[in-house]
Amino acid sequence: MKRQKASNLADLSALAGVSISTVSRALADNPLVAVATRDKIKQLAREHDFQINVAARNFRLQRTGAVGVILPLGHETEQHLTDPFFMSLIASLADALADRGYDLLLSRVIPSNDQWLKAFVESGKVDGVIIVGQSDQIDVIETVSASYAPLIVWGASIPGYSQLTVGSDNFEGGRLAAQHLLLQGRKKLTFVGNPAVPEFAARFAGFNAAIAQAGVPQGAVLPSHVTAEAAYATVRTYLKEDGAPDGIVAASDVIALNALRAIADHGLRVPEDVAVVGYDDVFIAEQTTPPLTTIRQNFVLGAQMMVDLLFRRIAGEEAASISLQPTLVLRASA
Amino acid sequence: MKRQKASNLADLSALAGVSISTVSRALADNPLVAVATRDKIKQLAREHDFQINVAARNFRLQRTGAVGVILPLGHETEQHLTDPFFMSLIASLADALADRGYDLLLSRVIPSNDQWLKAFVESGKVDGVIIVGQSDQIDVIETVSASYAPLIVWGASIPGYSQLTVGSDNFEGGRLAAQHLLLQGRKKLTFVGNPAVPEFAARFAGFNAAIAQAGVPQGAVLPSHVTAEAAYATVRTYLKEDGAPDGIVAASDVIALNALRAIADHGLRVPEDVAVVGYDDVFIAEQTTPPLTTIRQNFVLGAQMMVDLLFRRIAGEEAASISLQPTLVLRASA
DNA sequence: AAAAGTTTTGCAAACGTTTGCATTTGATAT
DNA sequence: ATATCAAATGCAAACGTTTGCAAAACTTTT
Repeated sequence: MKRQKASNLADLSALAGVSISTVSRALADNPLVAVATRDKIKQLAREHDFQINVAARNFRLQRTGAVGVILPLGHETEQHLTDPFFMSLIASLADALADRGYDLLLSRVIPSNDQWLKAFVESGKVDGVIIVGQSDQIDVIETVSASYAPLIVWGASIPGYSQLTVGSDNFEGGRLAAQHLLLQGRKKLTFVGNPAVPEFAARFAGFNAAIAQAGVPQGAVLPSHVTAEAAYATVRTYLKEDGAPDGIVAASDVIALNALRAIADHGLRVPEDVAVVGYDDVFIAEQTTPPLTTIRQNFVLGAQMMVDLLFRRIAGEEAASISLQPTLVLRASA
Repeated sequence: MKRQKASNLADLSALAGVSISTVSRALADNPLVAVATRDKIKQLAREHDFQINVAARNFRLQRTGAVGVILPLGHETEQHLTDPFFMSLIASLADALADRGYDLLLSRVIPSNDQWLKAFVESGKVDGVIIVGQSDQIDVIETVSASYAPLIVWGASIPGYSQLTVGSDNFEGGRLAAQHLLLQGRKKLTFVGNPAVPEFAARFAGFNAAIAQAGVPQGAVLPSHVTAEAAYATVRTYLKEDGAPDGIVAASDVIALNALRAIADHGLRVPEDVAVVGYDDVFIAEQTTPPLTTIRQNFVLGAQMMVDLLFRRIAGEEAASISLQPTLVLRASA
């Protein structure tokens, strides 16, 4: 009876015999209310297990307490979802946001027109937006970001665009991968991945730069789609028709995984005949046969950086894009 | 000038020369307002690209427009996040919720005390909760679900518990996997997976049932942890010390993947020497070497069922737990 | 004992909607 | 012209908070 639940400040104020304002201030530990009163009210709140109405509070404060995380699925409708890298990034984002008392509002978008982002931003559902992967929506993002500050993008920082990005240095990553193979004396390299995707384009550029510097013949490119089946088939056909290279740089671990399988099915050995370097270092990379040498992206750090930047923007401060250094993880495949 | 943004109903009502109520009703297509007025207001809203304040609306309607999706990380702090199965389930949930105009609020919880779910539910941030995987929190969930209807759990329906669950029939899945191996004439089977996890316990039970029915010697169990490294090491040691079985049923594809690697490193062939059946049919299952024969869980359907059930509960209707039939997907590993 | 100052509390407005009810407007019947 | 009825619109309250400002309750100083 005495312990029935208090569901709002009014209930609690009646119980305590004080005004609603006092209760509100007491719970916020406002020194304006006497310590004795404060303690009494807090005690009462505990006894009647009072939980403040977050929606009402956020409404009054004109904020939402949530950050939208959007996965635009432009190029590859299927890819992003299942890619462990994105999952890990999202998990880390959830943690980083939770640390600041914010919630993560997950939204998948299959862009049908160029209004989707504008509509989302203006709906007032979130205090800020994090976009994971530019996909083919870089111009839409650019337009909105011109007038909406709290918007951070995971992806490539592209000259001429002012959107605030966090991403690993894809050029450097591609360079590292190719360099590693070249230092082993490999001479005929192939890049597998679709350069229409901005991130992949930069990786391919780095790959080319390393080759140019080493003075070996120019590398080939297999513009494979990201989906599993496509990558396998592309590599398989390539090996059959064009002969095997002695080194492959894959634009992602998922592609690399399929390259491994295609090479094995073609009757060649990894790394003896063909060395393979992946990209991302997703959790399955160390569980492939053989375990994958790959370029690691630090998603925990990346997520923290994005959230940092976002809150700086929400606070109205300036902030600049961040590029993280990728590292080479040595395993058995190269 | 004429095109400046209208940010609330008041702005719009001033522009239209009508009251706020009329604007509200017009935008909701309420037949109470004259068609001409309705059209005029809607036109105006478009011109000044008006976006209704969702937070205010939800507040007034005493709802939040969001459903919380919680991943409790009890047994295996690392596992859930990166498991492609969960990712796929979450993606499907996001879609199913979006279809109903709801948002998905993602929350990872590492249970520190038994109040976490109660606090979340009472915070008023969501209209309903979907819990993905019972982990070791089944009792906490049971307690809360007794007094909070809109709560659905992905996981095992366990006798004696009344929480509303959607899950695949894990017993049947385990039985199917073992049966498949037995029908090939395999006689010495091993189950790899920790039976302390409720889902895995049911799979193990099904595994045992198939063996009992076939009348072959009882199978062994390797209570491996779900993490990749642990599974590899466990299987590797087992092969060395106890000799190889001719068939392995893994509690998940991730475990199976590592079993494949351990068997290969031990110098045996899959499926000739040891056949391996996985569980889940995550997207990498068809990309392993050899591709994995596995028990498929239909997560798209599962997600839809969960959302259906949830909204039925939100509407105050009755609903019963659902068990989905798993199917055997034949590939090369068994 | 009154004045002045300080600490503590309460009143009421505001955030942007939706909606029950009252009111106005216009049409039709007397 | 007046009464009746239907259709269209507006008024005002409510959702549960936070907070500027006014008021009340004490304390200290004169």
